Amino acid sequence: MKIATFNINGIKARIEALPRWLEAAKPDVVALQEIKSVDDAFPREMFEDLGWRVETHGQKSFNGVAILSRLPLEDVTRGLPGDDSDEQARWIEATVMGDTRRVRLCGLYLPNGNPVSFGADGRPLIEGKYGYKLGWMERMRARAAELLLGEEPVVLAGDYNIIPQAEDAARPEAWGQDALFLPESRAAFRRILNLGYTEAFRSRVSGPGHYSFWDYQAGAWDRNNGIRIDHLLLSPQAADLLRDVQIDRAVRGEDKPSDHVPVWIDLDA
DNA sequence: ATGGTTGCGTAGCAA
Repeated sequence: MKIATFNINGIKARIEALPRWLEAAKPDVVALQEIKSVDDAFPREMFEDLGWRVETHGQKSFNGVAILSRLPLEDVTRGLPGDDSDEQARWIEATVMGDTRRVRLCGLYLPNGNPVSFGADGRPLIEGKYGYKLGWMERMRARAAELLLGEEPVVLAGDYNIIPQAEDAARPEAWGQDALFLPESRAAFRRILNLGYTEAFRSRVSGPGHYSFWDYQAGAWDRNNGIRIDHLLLSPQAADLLRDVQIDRAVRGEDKPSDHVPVWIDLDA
């Protein structure tokens, strides 16, 4: 079962590039982020005609997540539990019916968290957009812990807006004050990992130079000034099934690309 | 330090 995550930065803008990648990469399931569309405006029929099951959780102009699948989906839920007042569309879950195993897939678009304000002591103030990010991550931790109780394969796939380690940025010194790399952000990410999840990419690949996002600005792609912020976290039962993990780096160099590229795993399921 | 780009939607915010 090939499962991918891909922040497409707008479904309308990626109406050619996304089907092109789907045809070339042939994933079984894809978690999409930043569809930037309400459900009714998502080109559902176009993807259904190409053989995809389509589940969206959209929002006007911003955010929005979706799951495309060749395999049957069951028990689809939308929204991250823990705050009924949260109106941002950043979380969707579905059970993917593989040939041999069922996999619970969570597609997520974790808040960016910038800009960050700092106190006189130089520490970040936990308020505003940064407070929302850390609060959202605590809610995600609670849901991730709950999912482990089922002792089944679980995959948490998406744009985490977290640079886990310095080696995950071409220029880590440029990110010291940024919500994607602040110690508090990385600690919140580690708290999820420390529940017992495995970060798929780092379980197989070590060392610097592996990125999933290059800014549109200042020639970041041409300079390979990237960061690795798109991740797949695996429950122990999913980690046991891991066959392969890859970043589809070349997609960033194609026509009208997203600023992110797909990251995928292959599970024996 | 500044400016650099793209998307959505048609101004200005988000990233």
